[in-house]
Amino acid sequence: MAERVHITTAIFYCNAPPHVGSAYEALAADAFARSRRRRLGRANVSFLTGTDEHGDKIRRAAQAEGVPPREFTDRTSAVFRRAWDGLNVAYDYFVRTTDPEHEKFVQQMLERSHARGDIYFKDYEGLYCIGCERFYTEKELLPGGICPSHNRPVERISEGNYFLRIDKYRAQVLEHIQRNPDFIRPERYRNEALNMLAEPLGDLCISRPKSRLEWGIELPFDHNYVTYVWYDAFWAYVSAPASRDPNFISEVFATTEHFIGKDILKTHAVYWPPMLLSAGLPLFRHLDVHGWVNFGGQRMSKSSGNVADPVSYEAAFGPDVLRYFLLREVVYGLDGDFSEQRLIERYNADLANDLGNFTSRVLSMAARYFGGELTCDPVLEGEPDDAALADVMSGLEERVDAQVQELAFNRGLEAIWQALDVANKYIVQTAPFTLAKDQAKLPRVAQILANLTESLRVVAAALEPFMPVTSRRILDLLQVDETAAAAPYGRGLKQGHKVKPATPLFPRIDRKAG
RNA sequence: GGCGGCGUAGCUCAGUUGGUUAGAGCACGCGGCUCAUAUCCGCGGAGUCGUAGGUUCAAGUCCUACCGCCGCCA
Repeated sequence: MAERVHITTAIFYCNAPPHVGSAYEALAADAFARSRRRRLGRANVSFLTGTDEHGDKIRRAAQAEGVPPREFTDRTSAVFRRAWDGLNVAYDYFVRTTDPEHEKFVQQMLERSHARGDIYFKDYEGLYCIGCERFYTEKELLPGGICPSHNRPVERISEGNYFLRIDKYRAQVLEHIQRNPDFIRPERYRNEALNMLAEPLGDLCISRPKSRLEWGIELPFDHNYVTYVWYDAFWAYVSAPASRDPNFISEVFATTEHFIGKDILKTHAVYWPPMLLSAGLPLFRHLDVHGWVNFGGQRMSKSSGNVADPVSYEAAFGPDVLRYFLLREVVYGLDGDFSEQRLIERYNADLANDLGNFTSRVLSMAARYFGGELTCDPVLEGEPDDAALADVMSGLEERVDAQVQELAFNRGLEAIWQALDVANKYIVQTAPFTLAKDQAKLPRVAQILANLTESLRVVAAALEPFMPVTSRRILDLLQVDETAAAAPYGRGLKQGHKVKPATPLFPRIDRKAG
């Protein structure tokens, strides 16, 4: 059977619009998905994202605007969808937890766990934070009964609720993590997860009484309750593909790559695996945990008013620029920093000077000396300069792909830029513009330009997962279709091929950050 | 309080299992080229590798303590 992979971002809670941090996760997952599609074929990769739309916070946000929750999330979910479309996040599934097929699926999973005896009813009294939508123990609270993340008092609530047996599966999950060293990566987060699982866990409250909250999925075995939003949301990773492909759960789900932020490590490492096991599903393949994207050195937050809107950067600097910046600058797994100043520096140094200018000089010479036509095939051996160029261009995409699979997006891009460096040096070394002054040397000039054009093709192809629009633009200038774009170095462009004249891809930005 | 991470050139960071004069990019200075988006290529300066000890023939790289920043758990 063909190798398959299922890739997910977190399901975004849509009570506020996406910021650069949520965009980063979508972009990293998208680059990963695109890279996998190039290797495994489009049909063997599914990439899922979406919005989390139930729960108290959504209900309250809707109430504040005087609209029904569904109307509210119709609008806010669409904002996410448009943002991802604008950033060229090529998802296969955009799941909304209010989709009927999702709701039905969640109820099926509840039935499965219920039938297995993993769900029980218990009267419960506890300290509840509305902001967090969860109960706290005394020890977790700040003095005076203050919620540590919302900095406001919790409420004492007494009610009966349904619980899922989490601790029952703790040993099994622990063992799985120990036996699969890269199950949670990077490793630092694996260690944290092992820590969390080292001691007995409380079971997970998975219901809310309708008397308190109606905005959720009704429990199939008790009409007086809805499902707790966290339980509901996890299944968004599975519901849509499982509804459409009967073999998804048995054959595909185990290949899942979950891209998540470090803030939800605990829920994904501790609660999600028991939920799966209890419902009779296998575990996913990897939990791929990333850090924060700060803004000018500060944590992005609504209260400090420094929330960067990803779509505005797309509009201001052009397609792919935010993608390039985040994937090049942020080390996956560590916190990164976003600033317009840095963005412009990267833009000028890497995109305008290295990539854009290289494209421009190659196509200009091709047009000037040969009317845009290749008059010979590129060569792998040739002269020492040619061989050095071929050496770095051959297998470039494979080297990049290997980095992407390790989530080292920055290193993948570095590898492409190393190839660009060699290509720029090659022009200086061989000086085709000097040789062209001598009629007798035109055949050598033709050879050099064939090699350079071919190099540009390989670079454009390798760039696709990170910068799909730019990749397409370069390939259009080269008049290359998808099939030719995928060919190894030396086997793509042929004698007689014609390319278009140069057009600037990334005009320099001569201003300071505003 | 427990566990863990980080602290290397002005900035952002690489530095495998300890081993020749500690590296890259950006920024800066000088030189070269002119195909190209004042771009490209070459050269250059600068770091007591957080502090203090220790192990070793040899430590940024291992051990201990301390300082600073951060995370997770309680």
